[in-house]
Amino acid sequence: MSKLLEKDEREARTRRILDVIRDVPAGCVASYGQVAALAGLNNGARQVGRALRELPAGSDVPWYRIVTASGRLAFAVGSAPWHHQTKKLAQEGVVLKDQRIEMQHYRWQPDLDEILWKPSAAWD
DNA sequence: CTGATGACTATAG
DNA sequence: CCTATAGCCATCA
Repeated sequence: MSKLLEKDEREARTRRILDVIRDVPAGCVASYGQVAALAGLNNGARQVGRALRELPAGSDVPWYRIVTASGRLAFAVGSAPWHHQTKKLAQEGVVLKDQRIEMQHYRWQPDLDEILWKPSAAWD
Protein backbone atom coordinates (compact mmCIF):
# COMPACT_ATOMS: atom_id res chain seq x y z
CA MET A 1 0.00 0.00 0.00
CA SER A 2 2.77 2.38 0.85
CA LYS A 3 4.07 1.69 -2.59
CA LEU A 4 0.76 2.71 -4.09
CA LEU A 5 0.71 5.94 -2.12
CA GLU A 6 4.20 6.63 -3.30
CA LYS A 7 3.03 6.39 -6.84
CA ASP A 8 0.11 8.68 -6.14
CA GLU A 9 2.46 11.21 -4.66
CA ARG A 10 4.73 11.05 -7.66
CA GLU A 11 1.81 11.61 -10.00
CA ALA A 12 0.50 14.42 -7.83
CA ARG A 13 3.84 16.21 -8.09
CA THR A 14 3.88 15.83 -11.85
CA ARG A 15 0.31 17.08 -12.06
CA ARG A 16 1.20 20.13 -9.97
CA ILE A 17 4.17 20.86 -12.20
CA LEU A 18 2.10 20.68 -15.36
CA ASP A 19 -0.64 22.80 -13.81
CA VAL A 20 1.85 25.54 -13.05
CA ILE A 21 3.18 25.43 -16.59
CA ARG A 22 -0.35 25.70 -17.95
CA ASP A 23 -0.66 28.96 -16.03
CA VAL A 24 2.29 30.54 -17.79
CA PRO A 25 0.72 33.06 -20.20
CA ALA A 26 1.61 33.32 -23.86
CA GLY A 27 4.42 35.75 -24.51
CA CYS A 28 6.09 34.89 -21.22
CA VAL A 29 8.56 32.26 -20.07
CA ALA A 30 9.45 30.67 -16.75
CA SER A 31 12.57 28.85 -15.60
CA TYR A 32 12.62 25.23 -14.51
CA GLY A 33 13.44 26.27 -10.98
CA GLN A 34 10.65 28.83 -10.91
CA VAL A 35 8.09 26.25 -11.98
CA ALA A 36 9.38 23.84 -9.36
CA ALA A 37 9.08 26.44 -6.64
CA LEU A 38 5.54 27.38 -7.66
CA ALA A 39 4.64 23.69 -7.68
CA GLY A 40 5.79 23.45 -4.10
CA LEU A 41 8.93 21.47 -4.84
CA ASN A 42 12.22 22.17 -3.18
CA ASN A 43 15.20 22.17 -5.52
CA GLY A 44 13.06 20.44 -8.07
CA ALA A 45 14.25 21.96 -11.32
CA ARG A 46 15.39 18.57 -12.60
CA GLN A 47 12.02 17.05 -11.78
CA VAL A 48 10.38 19.70 -13.94
CA GLY A 49 12.69 18.76 -16.78
CA ARG A 50 11.79 15.11 -16.27
CA ALA A 51 8.06 15.88 -16.34
CA LEU A 52 8.44 17.70 -19.63
CA ARG A 53 10.61 15.02 -21.10
CA GLU A 54 7.86 12.49 -20.54
CA LEU A 55 5.16 14.79 -21.81
CA PRO A 56 3.11 13.13 -24.56
CA ALA A 57 3.08 14.80 -27.97
CA GLY A 58 0.07 16.98 -28.61
CA SER A 59 -0.30 17.90 -24.97
CA ASP A 60 -1.99 21.15 -24.03
CA VAL A 61 0.97 21.98 -21.80
CA PRO A 62 3.03 24.89 -23.17
CA TRP A 63 6.37 23.15 -22.55
CA TYR A 64 8.19 25.58 -24.82
CA ARG A 65 7.64 28.45 -22.36
CA ILE A 66 10.02 26.79 -19.93
CA VAL A 67 13.70 27.66 -20.25
CA THR A 68 16.81 27.61 -18.07
CA ALA A 69 17.41 30.27 -15.45
CA SER A 70 20.01 31.91 -17.68
CA GLY A 71 17.51 32.34 -20.51
CA ARG A 72 18.94 29.60 -22.71
CA LEU A 73 16.89 26.71 -24.00
CA ALA A 74 17.56 23.36 -22.40
CA PHE A 75 18.32 21.82 -25.79
CA ALA A 76 21.63 22.03 -27.58
CA VAL A 77 21.88 25.19 -29.66
CA GLY A 78 21.12 24.42 -33.29
CA SER A 79 19.50 21.05 -32.58
CA ALA A 80 16.10 20.20 -34.06
CA PRO A 81 14.21 20.58 -30.78
CA TRP A 82 16.06 23.83 -30.17
CA HIS A 83 14.80 25.24 -33.47
CA HIS A 84 11.33 23.92 -32.75
CA GLN A 85 11.10 25.65 -29.39
CA THR A 86 12.59 28.83 -30.79
CA LYS A 87 9.88 28.88 -33.43
CA LYS A 88 7.06 28.29 -30.95
CA LEU A 89 8.31 31.13 -28.77
CA ALA A 90 8.69 33.46 -31.74
CA GLN A 91 5.02 32.90 -32.56
CA GLU A 92 4.21 34.49 -29.22
CA GLY A 93 6.64 37.32 -29.59
CA VAL A 94 9.39 35.87 -27.46
CA VAL A 95 12.57 36.33 -29.43
CA LEU A 96 16.07 35.08 -28.76
CA LYS A 97 18.93 37.47 -28.71
CA ASP A 98 22.26 35.77 -29.26
CA GLN A 99 20.69 32.37 -28.62
CA ARG A 100 19.18 33.41 -25.32
CA ILE A 101 16.07 35.06 -23.94
CA GLU A 102 16.21 38.26 -21.93
CA MET A 103 14.61 36.89 -18.79
CA GLN A 104 14.25 40.27 -17.18
CA HIS A 105 11.86 41.18 -19.95
CA TYR A 106 9.98 37.94 -20.57
CA ARG A 107 9.93 36.16 -17.23
CA TRP A 108 6.45 35.43 -15.96
CA GLN A 109 5.79 37.06 -12.62
CA PRO A 110 2.59 35.85 -10.93
CA ASP A 111 1.18 38.36 -8.43
CA LEU A 112 2.31 36.79 -5.19
CA ASP A 113 5.68 36.17 -6.73
CA GLU A 114 6.59 39.79 -6.98
CA ILE A 115 8.06 39.80 -3.51
CA LEU A 116 9.89 36.55 -4.04
CA TRP A 117 11.56 37.23 -7.38
CA LYS A 118 12.51 40.81 -6.60
CA PRO A 119 11.62 42.37 -9.94
CA SER A 120 13.15 45.62 -8.76
CA ALA A 121 16.39 44.95 -10.56
CA ALA A 122 14.54 43.36 -13.43
CA TRP A 123 13.13 46.46 -15.06
CA ASP A 124 16.35 48.20 -16.01
C1' DC B 1 21.89 -0.78 -1.96
C1' DT B 2 25.31 1.67 -5.13
C1' DG B 3 26.41 4.35 -8.95
C1' DA B 4 25.12 6.76 -13.31
C1' DT B 5 22.09 10.08 -15.52
C1' DG B 6 19.92 14.34 -16.78
C1' DA B 7 14.68 19.36 -20.75
C1' DC B 8 18.71 22.27 -13.65
C1' DT B 9 21.19 25.91 -10.74
C1' DA B 10 24.37 28.69 -8.02
C1' DT B 11 29.04 29.87 -7.44
C1' DA B 12 33.92 30.56 -8.36
C1' DG B 13 37.69 31.71 -11.42
C1' DC C 1 30.47 35.80 -20.85
C1' DC C 2 32.33 31.08 -20.46
C1' DT C 3 33.90 26.75 -18.34
C1' DA C 4 34.39 23.90 -14.36
C1' DT C 5 32.46 22.18 -10.06
C1' DA C 6 29.56 20.92 -6.79
C1' DG C 7 24.88 20.53 -5.05
C1' DC C 8 20.32 18.58 -5.95
C1' DC C 9 16.94 14.69 -6.57
C1' DA C 10 13.83 11.22 -8.89
C1' DT C 11 14.85 7.16 -11.86
C1' DC C 12 17.00 3.26 -13.50
C1' DA C 13 20.37 -0.50 -14.26
